[in-house]
Amino acid sequence: MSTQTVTTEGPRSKRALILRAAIESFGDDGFEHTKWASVADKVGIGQTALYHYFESKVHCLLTIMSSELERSATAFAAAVEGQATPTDELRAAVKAALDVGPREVLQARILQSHMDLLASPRQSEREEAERQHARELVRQVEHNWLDLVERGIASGDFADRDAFQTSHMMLAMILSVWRWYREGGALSNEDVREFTTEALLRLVRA
Amino acid sequence: MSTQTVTTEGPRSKRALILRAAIESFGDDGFEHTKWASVADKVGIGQTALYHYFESKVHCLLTIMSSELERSATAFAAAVEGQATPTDELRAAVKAALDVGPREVLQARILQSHMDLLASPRQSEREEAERQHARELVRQVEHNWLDLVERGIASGDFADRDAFQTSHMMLAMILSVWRWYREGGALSNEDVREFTTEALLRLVRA
DNA sequence: ACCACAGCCAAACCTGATTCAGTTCAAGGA
DNA sequence: TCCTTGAACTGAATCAGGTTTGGCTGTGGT
Repeated sequence: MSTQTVTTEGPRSKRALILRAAIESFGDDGFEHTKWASVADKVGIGQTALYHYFESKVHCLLTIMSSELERSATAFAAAVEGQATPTDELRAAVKAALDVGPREVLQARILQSHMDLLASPRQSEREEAERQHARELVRQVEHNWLDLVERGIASGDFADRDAFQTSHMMLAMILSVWRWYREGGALSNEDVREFTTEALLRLVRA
Repeated sequence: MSTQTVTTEGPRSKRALILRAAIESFGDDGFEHTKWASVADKVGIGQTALYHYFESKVHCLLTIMSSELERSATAFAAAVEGQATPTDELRAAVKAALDVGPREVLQARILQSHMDLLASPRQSEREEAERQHARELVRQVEHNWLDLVERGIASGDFADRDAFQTSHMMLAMILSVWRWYREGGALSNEDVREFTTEALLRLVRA
């Protein structure tokens, strides 16, 4: 789709380690609150070594956001694939969106918290490229849901209401989970998925 | 409730002007992206004069967030007051939440984008106080909606489902509007309110 | 007439991200 | 083996912005 960094990582590359550490730090302590240098410490390299892999702290953040968006876009496609009805597609899509491991939860939170970063252009080349990429993926994800809603309306499974607002609202309902959900809390992931699915169906059902 | 700054503004105070300018800048360009000094410029004072009114840039942000939360909490209370049924209360509450001017829209966006700031403690005295205040108000708002849902369930107007998840979801649905809504766009504020109200009712109705 | 204090400023300061000017090391020829 | 190349890395500056300091000014209250 887009000419993305397919820079086949060298064997000694710490890029993945850095991303992992950054996700933990950004997710647990917040992006602005975590010192870029502390990420370096966590990985066991000097602060400036980070710049070998990422152009800046923000560039790293954008990379994390893109990666999460990518995951969520492809997971949607895979889940929906081959479902019989829009209702089944919806069930599958919700499962795909919410049935994720702890690292993805962090990534989802990071993504949500910094969505506004995608709004304004970046100075630097690579950052701007990554931003554009992320924006494209956002559009992709929104489009996925919009499409699903429209399919549902067309088939008569869903009530005929404004698809744009509906899809945005569905996305918000799903993502809102990460605001309060905590692993090992009163509600299991399973519980939440169940509740969310039913809520969404109540929203769209004809 | 809390011993808040009731520091009866002096007549020459530029506090309100600063807040207004900050809301515009933070809202349009984003908090991290706007230079604190540029807010001073906008108001027509030197950068350090800002510190006469706010302890820090973050303190100003927290103040804006608190103010928005305060508005939203009291608006809810006022709207719900004297409604006959939970359904009517819900209608009134949605109207109160969404029928706001452009400045409040900006504030709402600012609030949402920096909710995570409320999670971790602040170093400085006044910032921490303001943070606590904001947290209290968040609890207040969440409680308002939770209560409404529980009243609705008790009266039989709303279906008997998990009130916690329901109320959080409702809040998310309402606040999600600010992500895409733009004054003068295809959909009027009226349209959006109508759609949102119906969506919420579909969600909770017995 | 005087004082206290809100309101303001220029210059110094500090923190944390970023750049500079290299050094190390492993792999692939010659 | 020796040499070259480029990925991986580093300590020491640099830079940008927010914050602190110390002091000046003008106004309202007594």
